[in-house]
Amino acid sequence: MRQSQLFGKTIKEVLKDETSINAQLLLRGGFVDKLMAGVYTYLPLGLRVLNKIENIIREEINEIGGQEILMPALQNKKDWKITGRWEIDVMMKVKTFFGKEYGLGWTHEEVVTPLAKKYIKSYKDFPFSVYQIQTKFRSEKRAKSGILRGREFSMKDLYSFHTNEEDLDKYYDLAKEAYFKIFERVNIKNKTYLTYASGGDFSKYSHEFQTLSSAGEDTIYICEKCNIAINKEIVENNQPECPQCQNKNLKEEKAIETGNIFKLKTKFTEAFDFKFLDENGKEQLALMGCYGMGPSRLMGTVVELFNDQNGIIWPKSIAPYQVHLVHLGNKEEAIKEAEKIYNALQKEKIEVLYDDRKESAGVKFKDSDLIGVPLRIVVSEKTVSKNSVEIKRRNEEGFEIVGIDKIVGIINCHCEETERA
RNA sequence: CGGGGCGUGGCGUAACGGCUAACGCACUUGGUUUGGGACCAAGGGACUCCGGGUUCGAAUCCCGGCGCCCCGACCA
Repeated sequence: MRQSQLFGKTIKEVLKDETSINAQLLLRGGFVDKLMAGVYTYLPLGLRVLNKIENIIREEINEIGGQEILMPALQNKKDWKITGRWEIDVMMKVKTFFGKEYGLGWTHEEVVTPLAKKYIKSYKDFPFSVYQIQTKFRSEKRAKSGILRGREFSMKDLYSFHTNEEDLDKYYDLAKEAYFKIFERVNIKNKTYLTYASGGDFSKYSHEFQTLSSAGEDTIYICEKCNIAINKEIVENNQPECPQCQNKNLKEEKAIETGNIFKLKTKFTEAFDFKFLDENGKEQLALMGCYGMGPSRLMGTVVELFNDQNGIIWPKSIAPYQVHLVHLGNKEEAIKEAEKIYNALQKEKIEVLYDDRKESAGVKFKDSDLIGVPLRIVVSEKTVSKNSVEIKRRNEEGFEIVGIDKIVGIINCHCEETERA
Protein backbone atom coordinates (compact mmCIF):
# COMPACT_ATOMS: atom_id res chain seq x y z
CA MET A 1 0.00 0.00 0.00
CA ARG A 2 1.26 3.39 -0.96
CA GLN A 3 0.99 5.74 1.97
CA SER A 4 0.29 8.62 -0.37
CA GLN A 5 -2.97 6.84 -1.25
CA LEU A 6 -3.87 5.66 2.24
CA PHE A 7 -7.24 6.86 3.48
CA GLY A 8 -6.75 8.39 6.88
CA LYS A 9 -4.19 10.72 8.33
CA THR A 10 -1.91 10.93 11.28
CA ILE A 11 -2.36 13.75 13.73
CA LYS A 12 0.65 15.49 15.13
CA GLU A 13 -0.99 17.15 18.11
CA VAL A 14 -1.99 15.46 21.29
CA LEU A 15 -5.77 15.22 21.41
CA LYS A 16 -7.17 17.28 24.23
CA ASP A 17 -10.19 15.14 25.02
CA GLU A 18 -8.57 11.73 25.09
CA THR A 19 -6.65 10.61 28.10
CA SER A 20 -6.50 6.90 27.43
CA ILE A 21 -3.41 5.71 25.61
CA ASN A 22 -5.29 3.53 23.17
CA ALA A 23 -7.68 6.31 22.14
CA GLN A 24 -4.86 8.80 21.80
CA LEU A 25 -2.59 6.58 19.71
CA LEU A 26 -5.26 4.90 17.59
CA LEU A 27 -6.86 8.22 16.73
CA ARG A 28 -3.56 9.98 16.10
CA GLY A 29 -2.20 7.11 14.05
CA GLY A 30 -5.22 7.09 11.78
CA PHE A 31 -6.40 3.64 12.86
CA VAL A 32 -9.83 4.69 14.02
CA ASP A 33 -12.10 7.69 13.92
CA LYS A 34 -14.55 8.57 16.64
CA LEU A 35 -18.12 9.15 15.54
CA MET A 36 -19.40 9.67 19.07
CA ALA A 37 -18.62 8.48 22.57
CA GLY A 38 -17.93 4.76 22.43
CA VAL A 39 -18.59 4.45 18.70
CA TYR A 40 -15.73 4.23 16.24
CA THR A 41 -15.06 3.89 12.54
CA TYR A 42 -12.23 1.53 11.73
CA LEU A 43 -10.07 3.15 9.08
CA PRO A 44 -7.98 1.02 6.69
CA LEU A 45 -5.06 0.65 9.10
CA GLY A 46 -7.23 -0.14 12.09
CA LEU A 47 -9.42 -2.55 10.18
CA ARG A 48 -6.39 -4.54 9.10
CA VAL A 49 -5.41 -4.98 12.73
CA LEU A 50 -8.94 -5.86 13.77
CA ASN A 51 -9.26 -8.39 10.95
CA LYS A 52 -6.02 -10.03 11.96
CA ILE A 53 -7.14 -10.37 15.54
CA GLU A 54 -10.46 -11.77 14.40
CA ASN A 55 -8.74 -14.29 12.16
CA ILE A 56 -6.51 -15.50 14.96
CA ILE A 57 -9.60 -15.98 17.09
CA ARG A 58 -11.34 -17.77 14.22
CA GLU A 59 -8.47 -20.17 13.75
CA GLU A 60 -8.32 -21.11 17.40
CA ILE A 61 -12.07 -21.45 17.81
CA ASN A 62 -12.34 -23.51 14.63
CA GLU A 63 -9.62 -25.67 16.14
CA ILE A 64 -11.92 -26.63 19.02
CA GLY A 65 -14.78 -27.42 16.71
CA GLY A 66 -16.62 -24.13 16.75
CA GLN A 67 -18.61 -23.54 13.57
CA GLU A 68 -18.88 -19.97 12.45
CA ILE A 69 -22.31 -18.54 11.83
CA LEU A 70 -23.65 -15.01 11.73
CA MET A 71 -26.71 -14.10 13.71
CA PRO A 72 -28.68 -10.90 13.35
CA ALA A 73 -27.87 -7.82 15.35
CA LEU A 74 -31.51 -6.80 15.09
CA GLN A 75 -33.52 -9.00 17.39
CA ASN A 76 -37.11 -9.63 18.31
CA LYS A 77 -38.64 -8.43 21.51
CA LYS A 78 -40.54 -11.68 22.05
CA ASP A 79 -37.51 -13.81 22.83
CA TRP A 80 -36.04 -11.21 25.17
CA LYS A 81 -39.37 -11.04 26.99
CA ILE A 82 -39.18 -14.82 27.47
CA THR A 83 -35.88 -14.59 29.36
CA GLY A 84 -36.94 -11.43 31.13
CA ARG A 85 -33.98 -9.52 29.77
CA TRP A 86 -35.90 -7.07 27.59
CA GLU A 87 -35.90 -4.59 30.45
CA ILE A 88 -32.18 -4.76 31.24
CA ASP A 89 -30.67 -1.30 30.88
CA VAL A 90 -27.79 -2.26 28.58
CA MET A 91 -30.31 -3.21 25.90
CA MET A 92 -30.50 -0.75 23.05
CA LYS A 93 -33.94 -0.60 21.57
CA VAL A 94 -35.09 0.74 18.25
CA LYS A 95 -38.61 1.64 17.29
CA THR A 96 -39.94 1.83 13.77
CA PHE A 97 -42.11 4.58 12.41
CA PHE A 98 -45.07 2.23 12.94
CA GLY A 99 -44.22 1.64 16.56
CA LYS A 100 -42.77 -1.84 16.34
CA GLU A 101 -39.86 -2.39 18.71
CA TYR A 102 -36.66 -4.34 18.19
CA GLY A 103 -33.67 -4.94 20.35
CA LEU A 104 -30.06 -4.60 19.28
CA GLY A 105 -28.07 -7.63 20.34
CA TRP A 106 -25.68 -7.17 23.25
CA THR A 107 -25.32 -10.96 23.54
CA HIS A 108 -26.99 -13.76 21.59
CA GLU A 109 -28.41 -16.40 23.90
CA GLU A 110 -31.90 -15.27 22.93
CA VAL A 111 -31.11 -15.99 19.29
CA VAL A 112 -28.82 -18.99 19.47
CA THR A 113 -30.91 -21.04 21.88
CA PRO A 114 -34.14 -21.03 19.80
CA LEU A 115 -31.94 -21.52 16.74
CA ALA A 116 -30.31 -24.63 18.17
CA LYS A 117 -33.67 -25.92 19.36
CA LYS A 118 -35.01 -25.67 15.84
CA TYR A 119 -32.34 -27.90 14.32
CA ILE A 120 -31.27 -30.24 17.12
CA LYS A 121 -33.58 -33.02 18.31
CA SER A 122 -31.40 -36.01 19.17
CA TYR A 123 -28.56 -36.80 21.55
CA LYS A 124 -26.70 -37.96 18.44
CA ASP A 125 -26.35 -34.35 17.35
CA PHE A 126 -24.42 -33.39 20.48
CA PRO A 127 -22.07 -31.90 21.37
CA PHE A 128 -21.81 -28.97 19.04
CA SER A 129 -20.72 -25.39 19.21
CA VAL A 130 -21.35 -22.36 17.07
CA TYR A 131 -19.85 -18.92 17.20
CA GLN A 132 -19.87 -15.61 15.46
CA ILE A 133 -17.82 -12.48 15.28
CA GLN A 134 -20.28 -9.72 15.24
CA THR A 135 -21.09 -6.21 16.26
CA LYS A 136 -22.62 -5.89 19.69
CA PHE A 137 -24.54 -2.96 21.05
CA ARG A 138 -24.58 -2.06 24.69
CA SER A 139 -26.09 1.00 26.21
CA GLU A 140 -23.18 1.62 28.53
CA LYS A 141 -23.99 4.36 30.97
CA ARG A 142 -20.55 5.66 30.36
CA ALA A 143 -18.44 4.68 27.39
CA LYS A 144 -14.79 5.14 28.21
CA SER A 145 -11.16 4.35 27.66
CA GLY A 146 -11.22 4.60 23.88
CA ILE A 147 -12.12 1.31 22.27
CA LEU A 148 -11.94 -0.60 25.55
CA ARG A 149 -15.52 0.12 26.49
CA GLY A 150 -17.69 1.17 23.60
CA ARG A 151 -21.39 1.18 22.93
CA GLU A 152 -20.86 -0.60 19.65
CA PHE A 153 -18.01 -3.08 19.40
CA SER A 154 -16.80 -6.26 17.84
CA MET A 155 -17.36 -9.45 19.81
CA LYS A 156 -16.69 -13.10 19.31
CA ASP A 157 -19.32 -15.18 21.05
CA LEU A 158 -19.16 -18.93 21.11
CA TYR A 159 -21.97 -21.13 22.40
CA SER A 160 -21.56 -24.81 23.13
CA PHE A 161 -24.30 -27.38 23.68
CA HIS A 162 -24.06 -30.61 25.60
CA THR A 163 -26.09 -33.54 26.87
CA ASN A 164 -24.39 -33.72 30.27
CA GLU A 165 -22.23 -31.75 32.66
CA GLU A 166 -19.07 -33.76 32.18
CA ASP A 167 -19.16 -33.01 28.50
CA LEU A 168 -19.76 -29.32 29.19
CA ASP A 169 -16.86 -29.29 31.65
CA LYS A 170 -14.59 -30.89 29.10
CA TYR A 171 -15.44 -28.35 26.45
CA TYR A 172 -15.14 -25.51 28.95
CA ASP A 173 -11.54 -26.52 29.61
CA LEU A 174 -10.89 -26.80 25.91
CA ALA A 175 -12.19 -23.27 25.42
CA LYS A 176 -9.93 -22.09 28.23
CA GLU A 177 -6.93 -23.50 26.41
CA ALA A 178 -8.02 -21.97 23.12
CA TYR A 179 -8.28 -18.59 24.83
CA PHE A 180 -4.73 -18.82 26.10
CA LYS A 181 -3.53 -19.75 22.64
CA ILE A 182 -5.18 -16.62 21.32
CA PHE A 183 -3.57 -14.48 24.03
CA GLU A 184 -0.25 -16.03 23.22
CA ARG A 185 -0.62 -15.22 19.55
CA VAL A 186 -1.45 -11.56 20.20
CA ASN A 187 1.46 -11.37 22.64
CA ILE A 188 -0.40 -10.73 25.87
CA LYS A 189 -0.39 -14.18 27.42
CA ASN A 190 2.29 -13.43 29.98
CA LYS A 191 0.13 -10.65 31.38
CA THR A 192 -3.15 -12.51 31.27
CA TYR A 193 -4.58 -14.43 34.22
CA LEU A 194 -7.41 -16.85 34.46
CA THR A 195 -9.56 -15.11 37.01
CA TYR A 196 -12.37 -16.35 39.18
CA ALA A 197 -15.33 -14.05 38.90
CA SER A 198 -18.99 -13.90 39.71
CA GLY A 199 -20.98 -16.76 38.27
CA GLY A 200 -24.21 -14.84 38.23
CA ASP A 201 -27.17 -16.69 39.64
CA PHE A 202 -26.54 -20.13 38.18
CA SER A 203 -23.08 -21.25 39.17
CA LYS A 204 -20.55 -20.47 41.84
CA TYR A 205 -17.87 -19.01 39.59
CA SER A 206 -17.36 -17.95 36.06
CA HIS A 207 -13.94 -17.36 34.65
CA GLU A 208 -12.62 -14.20 33.20
CA PHE A 209 -9.36 -13.61 31.45
CA GLN A 210 -7.79 -10.51 32.92
CA THR A 211 -4.84 -8.79 31.27
CA LEU A 212 -2.72 -6.62 33.54
CA SER A 213 -2.86 -2.96 32.63
CA SER A 214 -3.24 0.28 34.49
CA ALA A 215 -5.96 1.12 31.97
CA GLY A 216 -8.05 -1.74 33.28
CA GLU A 217 -11.31 -1.22 35.11
CA ASP A 218 -11.10 -4.36 37.19
CA THR A 219 -9.10 -5.05 40.29
CA ILE A 220 -7.85 -8.58 40.65
CA TYR A 221 -5.81 -10.47 43.22
CA ILE A 222 -3.16 -12.76 41.83
CA CYS A 223 -2.04 -15.96 43.48
CA GLU A 224 1.51 -16.40 42.27
CA LYS A 225 1.60 -20.04 43.37
CA CYS A 226 -1.38 -21.09 41.30
CA ASN A 227 -0.87 -18.47 38.59
CA ILE A 228 -4.53 -17.55 38.72
CA ALA A 229 -6.42 -14.56 40.05
CA ILE A 230 -9.63 -13.62 41.75
CA ASN A 231 -11.77 -10.65 40.84
CA LYS A 232 -12.36 -8.12 43.58
CA GLU A 233 -16.09 -8.31 42.86
CA ILE A 234 -16.31 -11.70 44.55
CA VAL A 235 -13.94 -11.04 47.40
CA GLU A 236 -15.77 -11.52 50.68
CA ASN A 237 -15.28 -9.26 53.68
CA ASN A 238 -12.18 -7.64 52.27
CA GLN A 239 -10.03 -10.76 52.64
CA PRO A 240 -8.99 -12.03 49.21
CA GLU A 241 -8.09 -15.71 49.20
CA CYS A 242 -6.97 -17.96 46.38
CA PRO A 243 -9.93 -20.16 45.46
CA GLN A 244 -7.57 -23.00 44.63
CA CYS A 245 -4.99 -23.07 47.42
CA GLN A 246 -6.51 -20.69 49.99
CA ASN A 247 -3.33 -18.60 49.88
CA LYS A 248 -4.06 -15.19 51.40
CA ASN A 249 -0.88 -13.51 50.23
CA LEU A 250 -2.18 -12.17 46.91
CA LYS A 251 -0.99 -9.35 44.72
CA GLU A 252 -3.45 -6.62 43.84
CA GLU A 253 -3.42 -5.43 40.21
CA LYS A 254 -5.51 -3.48 37.74
CA ALA A 255 -6.57 -5.47 34.70
CA ILE A 256 -8.62 -5.41 31.52
CA GLU A 257 -11.19 -8.15 31.07
CA THR A 258 -10.14 -9.61 27.73
CA GLY A 259 -12.40 -12.62 27.80
CA ASN A 260 -14.93 -14.53 29.82
CA ILE A 261 -16.39 -17.99 29.85
CA PHE A 262 -19.56 -19.17 31.50
CA LYS A 263 -21.28 -22.42 32.18
CA LEU A 264 -24.81 -21.40 31.44
CA LYS A 265 -26.02 -24.95 32.00
CA THR A 266 -29.80 -24.97 31.54
CA LYS A 267 -30.49 -21.31 32.20
CA PHE A 268 -31.44 -20.58 28.62
CA THR A 269 -32.39 -24.03 27.39
CA GLU A 270 -34.98 -24.10 30.12
CA ALA A 271 -36.34 -20.70 29.22
CA PHE A 272 -36.76 -21.77 25.60
CA ASP A 273 -37.61 -25.37 26.44
CA PHE A 274 -34.76 -26.74 24.35
CA LYS A 275 -34.95 -30.49 24.93
CA PHE A 276 -33.53 -33.44 23.08
CA LEU A 277 -34.29 -37.16 23.11
CA ASP A 278 -31.66 -39.21 24.91
CA GLU A 279 -30.63 -42.85 24.28
CA ASN A 280 -33.73 -44.03 26.07
CA GLY A 281 -36.07 -41.85 24.12
CA LYS A 282 -36.52 -39.57 27.08
CA GLU A 283 -36.66 -35.78 26.84
CA GLN A 284 -33.88 -33.88 28.53
CA LEU A 285 -32.82 -30.26 28.73
CA ALA A 286 -29.68 -29.42 26.80
CA LEU A 287 -26.76 -27.82 28.64
CA MET A 288 -24.98 -24.74 27.43
CA GLY A 289 -21.75 -22.85 27.79
CA CYS A 290 -20.92 -19.42 26.43
CA TYR A 291 -17.53 -17.91 25.72
CA GLY A 292 -16.97 -14.26 24.89
CA MET A 293 -14.02 -12.27 23.66
CA GLY A 294 -13.92 -8.83 22.09
CA PRO A 295 -11.50 -8.38 19.19
CA SER A 296 -11.76 -4.61 19.38
CA ARG A 297 -11.10 -4.64 23.11
CA LEU A 298 -8.16 -6.93 22.47
CA MET A 299 -6.85 -4.39 19.98
CA GLY A 300 -7.13 -1.61 22.55
CA THR A 301 -5.45 -3.77 25.15
CA VAL A 302 -2.50 -4.47 22.89
CA VAL A 303 -2.04 -0.74 22.31
CA GLU A 304 -2.18 -0.09 26.05
CA LEU A 305 0.53 -2.69 26.56
CA PHE A 306 2.82 -2.03 23.62
CA ASN A 307 3.72 1.60 23.08
CA ASP A 308 6.35 4.17 23.84
CA GLN A 309 6.71 7.94 23.71
CA ASN A 310 6.58 7.87 19.94
CA GLY A 311 3.67 5.60 19.28
CA ILE A 312 2.40 2.07 18.99
CA ILE A 313 4.64 -1.00 18.85
CA TRP A 314 2.51 -3.66 17.18
CA PRO A 315 3.26 -7.32 17.75
CA LYS A 316 4.01 -8.88 14.37
CA SER A 317 1.01 -11.16 14.48
CA ILE A 318 -1.50 -8.31 14.33
CA ALA A 319 0.49 -5.43 12.85
CA PRO A 320 -1.37 -3.71 10.01
CA TYR A 321 1.69 -4.28 7.82
CA GLN A 322 4.88 -6.22 8.42
CA VAL A 323 7.14 -3.74 6.72
CA HIS A 324 7.18 0.02 6.55
CA LEU A 325 9.24 0.95 3.53
CA VAL A 326 10.30 4.58 3.74
CA HIS A 327 12.22 6.52 1.18
CA LEU A 328 14.01 9.70 2.09
CA GLY A 329 15.14 12.57 -0.03
CA ASN A 330 14.16 13.45 -3.54
CA LYS A 331 17.02 11.98 -5.50
CA GLU A 332 15.80 10.06 -8.53
CA GLU A 333 18.05 7.16 -7.82
CA ALA A 334 16.79 6.55 -4.29
CA ILE A 335 13.16 6.82 -5.36
CA LYS A 336 13.72 4.41 -8.19
CA GLU A 337 15.36 1.95 -5.85
CA ALA A 338 12.54 2.28 -3.31
CA GLU A 339 9.98 1.63 -6.03
CA LYS A 340 11.91 -1.42 -7.10
CA ILE A 341 12.03 -2.77 -3.56
CA TYR A 342 8.34 -2.03 -3.10
CA ASN A 343 7.47 -4.01 -6.20
CA ALA A 344 9.72 -6.86 -5.18
CA LEU A 345 8.15 -7.09 -1.72
CA GLN A 346 4.69 -7.04 -3.21
CA LYS A 347 5.61 -9.82 -5.56
CA GLU A 348 6.72 -11.80 -2.52
CA LYS A 349 3.30 -11.14 -0.94
CA ILE A 350 4.93 -9.31 1.93
CA GLU A 351 2.59 -6.85 3.59
CA VAL A 352 4.26 -3.56 2.99
CA LEU A 353 3.25 0.00 3.65
CA TYR A 354 5.30 2.21 1.39
CA ASP A 355 5.81 5.81 2.44
CA ASP A 356 6.16 7.33 -0.99
CA ARG A 357 5.03 10.77 0.13
CA LYS A 358 7.09 13.83 -0.60
CA GLU A 359 7.64 14.65 3.04
CA SER A 360 10.69 15.48 5.06
CA ALA A 361 12.59 12.77 6.86
CA GLY A 362 11.36 13.99 10.22
CA VAL A 363 7.72 13.71 9.25
CA LYS A 364 8.22 10.24 7.87
CA PHE A 365 10.08 8.94 10.89
CA LYS A 366 7.55 10.37 13.30
CA ASP A 367 4.65 8.86 11.37
CA SER A 368 6.45 5.56 11.10
CA ASP A 369 6.98 5.36 14.84
CA LEU A 370 3.40 6.41 15.53
CA ILE A 371 1.93 3.76 13.23
CA GLY A 372 4.24 1.19 14.74
CA VAL A 373 4.84 -1.32 11.97
CA PRO A 374 7.40 -3.90 13.24
CA LEU A 375 10.06 -3.54 10.56
CA ARG A 376 11.15 -0.28 8.97
CA ILE A 377 13.23 -0.19 5.84
CA VAL A 378 14.78 3.12 4.92
CA VAL A 379 15.96 3.81 1.41
CA SER A 380 17.87 7.02 0.84
CA GLU A 381 20.66 8.42 -1.26
CA LYS A 382 23.00 7.41 1.52
CA THR A 383 21.94 3.76 1.55
CA VAL A 384 21.61 3.45 -2.20
CA SER A 385 25.17 4.59 -2.71
CA LYS A 386 26.20 1.53 -0.71
CA ASN A 387 23.70 -0.66 -2.56
CA SER A 388 21.96 -1.27 0.75
CA VAL A 389 19.06 -0.26 2.97
CA GLU A 390 18.67 0.39 6.64
CA ILE A 391 16.48 -1.99 8.62
CA LYS A 392 15.15 -1.05 12.00
CA ARG A 393 12.84 -2.93 14.29
CA ARG A 394 10.19 -0.87 16.02
CA ASN A 395 10.75 -2.67 19.30
CA GLU A 396 14.53 -2.25 19.33
CA GLU A 397 16.98 0.60 19.39
CA GLY A 398 19.49 0.86 16.59
CA PHE A 399 19.41 -0.47 13.06
CA GLU A 400 21.38 -2.55 10.64
CA ILE A 401 22.63 -1.87 7.15
CA VAL A 402 21.69 -4.65 4.81
CA GLY A 403 22.43 -5.33 1.16
CA ILE A 404 19.43 -4.82 -1.11
CA ASP A 405 19.61 -8.39 -2.32
CA LYS A 406 19.18 -9.67 1.26
CA ILE A 407 15.98 -7.78 2.11
CA VAL A 408 13.44 -10.40 1.11
CA GLY A 409 15.30 -13.10 2.99
CA ILE A 410 15.44 -11.07 6.17
CA ILE A 411 11.77 -10.20 6.00
CA ASN A 412 10.71 -13.75 5.34
CA CYS A 413 12.75 -14.81 8.32
CA HIS A 414 11.09 -12.09 10.39
CA CYS A 415 7.62 -13.22 9.30
CA GLU A 416 8.32 -16.83 10.14
CA GLU A 417 9.16 -15.80 13.68
CA THR A 418 5.62 -14.55 13.86
CA GLU A 419 4.19 -17.90 13.02
CA ARG A 420 6.25 -19.59 15.65
CA ALA A 421 5.45 -17.00 18.28
C1' C B 1 -27.60 8.06 36.34
C1' G B 2 -24.86 11.52 40.36
C1' G B 3 -20.37 14.78 40.70
C1' G B 4 -16.53 17.67 38.19
C1' G B 5 -14.27 19.88 33.83
C1' C B 6 -14.84 21.61 28.88
C1' G B 7 -17.41 23.09 23.97
C1' U B 8 -14.23 28.89 18.94
C1' G B 9 -12.14 26.39 10.91
C1' G B 10 -10.04 19.23 10.51
C1' C B 11 -6.41 19.52 15.19
C1' G B 12 -4.28 22.67 19.22
C1' U B 13 -5.27 27.38 21.08
C1' A B 14 -6.22 33.23 21.43
C1' A B 15 -9.59 37.22 21.70
C1' C B 16 -11.66 43.52 28.06
C1' G B 17 -19.29 43.04 26.84
C1' G B 18 -17.10 47.04 21.49
C1' C B 19 -13.66 47.39 14.47
C1' U B 20 -14.20 42.43 9.27
C1' A B 21 -13.26 36.48 15.36
C1' A B 22 -6.73 36.08 15.75
C1' C B 23 -2.55 32.53 15.68
C1' G B 24 0.14 27.73 14.97
C1' C B 25 -0.46 22.95 12.70
C1' A B 26 -3.07 20.62 8.68
C1' C B 27 -5.01 21.80 3.49
C1' U B 28 -4.33 24.36 -1.91
C1' U B 29 -0.76 26.85 -5.49
C1' G B 30 4.36 28.27 -6.77
C1' G B 31 9.40 28.03 -5.37
C1' U B 32 13.57 26.42 -2.23
C1' U B 33 14.61 22.10 0.82
C1' U B 34 15.21 16.60 2.30
C1' G B 35 18.32 11.44 8.01
C1' G B 36 13.91 12.96 13.33
C1' G B 37 7.41 16.79 12.83
C1' A B 38 11.93 22.32 7.15
C1' C B 39 11.63 27.45 4.77
C1' C B 40 9.63 31.63 1.71
C1' A B 41 5.43 33.62 -0.77
C1' A B 42 0.33 33.62 -2.06
C1' G B 43 -4.47 31.38 -0.92
C1' G B 44 -9.12 28.54 0.66
C1' G B 45 -11.67 27.23 4.94
C1' A B 46 -16.03 29.62 10.97
C1' C B 47 -23.71 30.80 11.22
C1' U B 48 -17.78 30.90 17.89
C1' C B 49 -22.38 23.40 19.79
C1' C B 50 -27.95 24.51 19.54
C1' G B 51 -32.19 27.49 21.31
C1' G B 52 -33.78 31.50 24.10
C1' G B 53 -32.74 35.91 27.11
C1' U B 54 -30.10 40.55 29.01
C1' U B 55 -27.85 44.72 26.19
C1' C B 56 -27.24 50.19 21.72
C1' G B 57 -23.82 46.00 21.09
C1' A B 58 -22.65 38.86 23.08
C1' A B 59 -17.59 33.99 21.33
C1' U B 60 -17.66 36.68 26.08
C1' C B 61 -23.10 37.65 30.85
C1' C B 62 -27.89 34.68 32.24
C1' C B 63 -31.38 30.39 31.44
C1' G B 64 -32.44 25.76 28.97
C1' G B 65 -30.86 21.84 25.92
C1' C B 66 -27.18 18.82 23.42
C1' G B 67 -22.24 16.93 23.05
C1' C B 68 -17.19 15.45 24.70
C1' C B 69 -13.67 13.97 28.65
C1' C B 70 -12.70 12.49 33.77
C1' C B 71 -14.36 10.40 38.78
C1' G B 72 -18.22 7.41 40.83
C1' A B 73 -22.30 3.99 40.37
C1' C B 74 -23.36 0.22 36.69
C1' C B 75 -21.02 -3.69 33.70
C1' A B 76 -23.68 -11.72 30.98
